[in-house]
Amino acid sequence: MPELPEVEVVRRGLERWVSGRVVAHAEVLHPRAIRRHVPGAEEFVSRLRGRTIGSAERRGKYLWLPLDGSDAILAHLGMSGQLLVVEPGSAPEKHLRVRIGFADGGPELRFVDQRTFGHVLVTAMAHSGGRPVPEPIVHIAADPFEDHFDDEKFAGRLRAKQTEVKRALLDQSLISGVGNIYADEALWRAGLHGVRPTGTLTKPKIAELLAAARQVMSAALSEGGTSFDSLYVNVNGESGYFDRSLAVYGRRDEPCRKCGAPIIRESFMNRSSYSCPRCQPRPKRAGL
DNA sequence: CAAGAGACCTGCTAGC
DNA sequence: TGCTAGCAGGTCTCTT
Repeated sequence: MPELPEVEVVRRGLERWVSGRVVAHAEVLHPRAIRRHVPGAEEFVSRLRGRTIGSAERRGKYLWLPLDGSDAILAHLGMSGQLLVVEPGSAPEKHLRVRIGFADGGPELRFVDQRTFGHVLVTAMAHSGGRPVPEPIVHIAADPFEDHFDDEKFAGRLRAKQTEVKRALLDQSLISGVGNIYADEALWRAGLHGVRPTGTLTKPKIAELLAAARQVMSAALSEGGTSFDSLYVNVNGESGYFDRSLAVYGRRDEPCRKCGAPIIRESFMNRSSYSCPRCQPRPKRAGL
């Protein structure tokens, strides 16, 4: 489940069902799932055996489970990854990639991923953005719900970029956690078209955009996240309901919730962008 | 160095 | 019915 609210739903599930437990065994069923674990599958498995799982953490769309000692299990769900907590004997999911069993004999943790863009690995910890994070994600910026997220610095870096505002929102080294859905929703709330050059945004407008992103992601989290289908679920396999509250994403030809104009879909960065042609007019030219 | 295009996957759906 | 093109919520890597 890709964007910040959906990943946070999973983090909370891991915190509740996995933290504090001792790993008894692990199994890698698809090598691609651990492709970023350089030492390979055998090392991955042996490194987990006997370890105690700590409190689940998240930055943006990355999740990690600290291990006793100083390393952690790091996971990214990619486009279709799921972390599920299921009874050890239950039938393997079609796209089951990694399985972790516990010494208490209770429910096991399964990484299921249809499209295999997600991955898990065991890694050392480092430091970035005001707190300890797994070494492979030191380049990922703080997400807007972290205490260390600096609104002023974000505004400055955003305006300095030679790019368009939606691209910048999706740039995980600038602000993490925002993906295609919530970028579109935040832009709609702020009345901005995604191709607006970042250099033309005023500080108050950037503050408004940031507030919009926080609001829409908070609202989504309180509904359990956004799910259009069974691919995006919590650790117990349940979907969220925020899709009902989306203002633009996936609503082509439906009326804008502010002005009633039909929502349009445009191609941008090889993906879909949805916007209201009246509330979010396309800039006439760079500099406007 | 920064910005943008392409690559990496499977499965579903719409349209012919 | 069956085929194909297009699309899906992400990030990394390579080129310019």
